[in-house]
Amino acid sequence: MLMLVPMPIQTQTKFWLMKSEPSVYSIDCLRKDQKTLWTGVRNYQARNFMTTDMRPGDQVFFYHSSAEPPGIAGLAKVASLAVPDPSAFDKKSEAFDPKSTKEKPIWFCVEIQFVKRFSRLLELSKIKAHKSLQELLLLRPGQRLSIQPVSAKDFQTLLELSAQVD
DNA sequence: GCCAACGTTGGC
DNA sequence: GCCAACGTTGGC
Repeated sequence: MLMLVPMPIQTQTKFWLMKSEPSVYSIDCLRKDQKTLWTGVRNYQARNFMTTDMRPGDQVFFYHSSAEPPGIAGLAKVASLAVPDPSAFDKKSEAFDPKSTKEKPIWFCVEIQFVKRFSRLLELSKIKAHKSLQELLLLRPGQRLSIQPVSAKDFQTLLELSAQVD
């Protein structure tokens, strides 16, 4: 029997984890700004997630890396499609890249909108201790990607964990 | 500060 | 296209 299944048209919200060092830009900075361009990503895989996979409305865990302790600090959402990263054009920026021009940009960024700050950090140690999260990219040894996809199931599990500490 | 695990660079 | 050297990330 031939089944005619309509092609899904980008209706599915996706889930992500985005790392930031709180000493540079924390969840509190995002709460104050409400929206920010996620500039400075200089890794092709992370860039490709932003340019090809992220859509407005996608949900984002805001992760504090190189922090004491590290962990998920809150929730954000994707607010725009990827646009050329202005910091790549800025000679005074640490993220300046002369190879990226306004005519032919190499680096892109999406806009991120604040959703909520967890009243308590969901610590990495808590995440590690959870048996059903062992597939999470964040827990893979040597996984340094600053933008990571999260499965719907893991997203739900992490939300529940955060509610427990909240 | 250490260091494992990566990604990038550049000589060949 | 290989691969050694180097730089970066990020938990510990």
